[in-house]
Amino acid sequence: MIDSCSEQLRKSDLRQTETRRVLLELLHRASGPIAPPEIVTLCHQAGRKANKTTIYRDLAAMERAGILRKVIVSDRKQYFELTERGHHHHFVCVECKTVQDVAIEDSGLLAQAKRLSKRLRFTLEEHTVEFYGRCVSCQVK
Amino acid sequence: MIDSCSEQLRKSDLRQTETRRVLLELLHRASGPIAPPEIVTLCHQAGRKANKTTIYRDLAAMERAGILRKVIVSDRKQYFELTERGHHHHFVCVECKTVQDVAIEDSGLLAQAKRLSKRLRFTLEEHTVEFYGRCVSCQVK
DNA sequence: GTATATGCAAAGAGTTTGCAATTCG
DNA sequence: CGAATTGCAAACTCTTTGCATATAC
Repeated sequence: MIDSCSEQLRKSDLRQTETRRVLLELLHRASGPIAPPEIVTLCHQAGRKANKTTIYRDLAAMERAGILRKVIVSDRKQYFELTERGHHHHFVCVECKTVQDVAIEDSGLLAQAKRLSKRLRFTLEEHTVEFYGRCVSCQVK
Repeated sequence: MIDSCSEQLRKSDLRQTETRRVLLELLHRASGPIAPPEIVTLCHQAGRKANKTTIYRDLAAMERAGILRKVIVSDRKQYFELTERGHHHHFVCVECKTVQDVAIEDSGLLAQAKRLSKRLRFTLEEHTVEFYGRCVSCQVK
C-alpha cells in the first residue's frame, strides 16, 4: 500500500512528502470519494497537521499526475478518489452526504448516450450515474 | 405561460411578485436547469433588477412549494428547473458548463438500483444520470 | 544548491442570515 | 392593517492566490 504510494509519486515526478503519503493512504482506505474539507480533517486525525492550502494543492497536483480523479458528485462539492479504481457509480446519502462506490452494468445506457451525442452534436467524454437515498445510520433517526 | 405562472404561485400561497414572474418565465424558456448566478444575470437582463438575496429566497420558496426542483448537477453548483418537466437526464458541457435536458430509457438502470439498495440497505429516493462532453459551440475553439 | 513544496494571510466565489423598510392581499 | 417580501450589509463556507520560508532530491 505504502509502497504503491511512493511508486505512484515517483513515477509522476512528485516529491515524496509525508502529507501526500497520508492523503493517499486515507483515500485507499475510503469506500467512496471524499470531499476536501473531510480530507483535511482525516489528514489531521491521522497525525499530519498540514495546512488546508497544502492539501488542496497536493490533491490538485496528484490529480494532474493522474493519481487521483476529481469526481464531481452532486451537492456542490468536489470529491476525490483514486484513479486506479476503475469506472463505477455512486450512492449518495442525502442526509450525511457520504458517497459510496457501487458497480452497475451500464452498457445499455452508453449505447443510448452515443446516439444522443450524435443527435445533439455533443462530444461524449464521460458519464455519471448517482443514486440518492438514506444510508443505514441515517435511517435510524 | 404567464397564466400558468400566476396560477402556480396562487396555489402555493406565494404572493405574486414581479421577480417571481420573471424567474418563472426565464425558467420556462430554458432548455435545461440554470444556476443562481446566471439566473440573477438573466433576471436583470429581463429588466428586473432584483437583489440576489431576493432571488435566492424566491428560488428557495418556489422549491419548497414544489414549483421548482433543485437539480444538483455536478461541478459544485446548484441548478434550478421547473418541476413540471418530468424525470429526465442531463448533458453537461465541460467547457461552458451549460446543461441540456435529455431523455433516456432507464428502466434497466432502475431495476439494478433497486437490487443495490436492498443489498446496501440504502433507501432509494432518486437517481441522476449525467453525460459530459463538449457542446457544438465549444467544439469550434 | 535549486526547484518544489509549504504555511499564512488575504482574496474570491457562491450562498445564507439579521434586521429594518416596503409591499401584497 | 398584518403578514410576506425585499434590500443591504455582513457573515460563512469552500477554494484559490501571493509571497516569503522551508524542504526534498
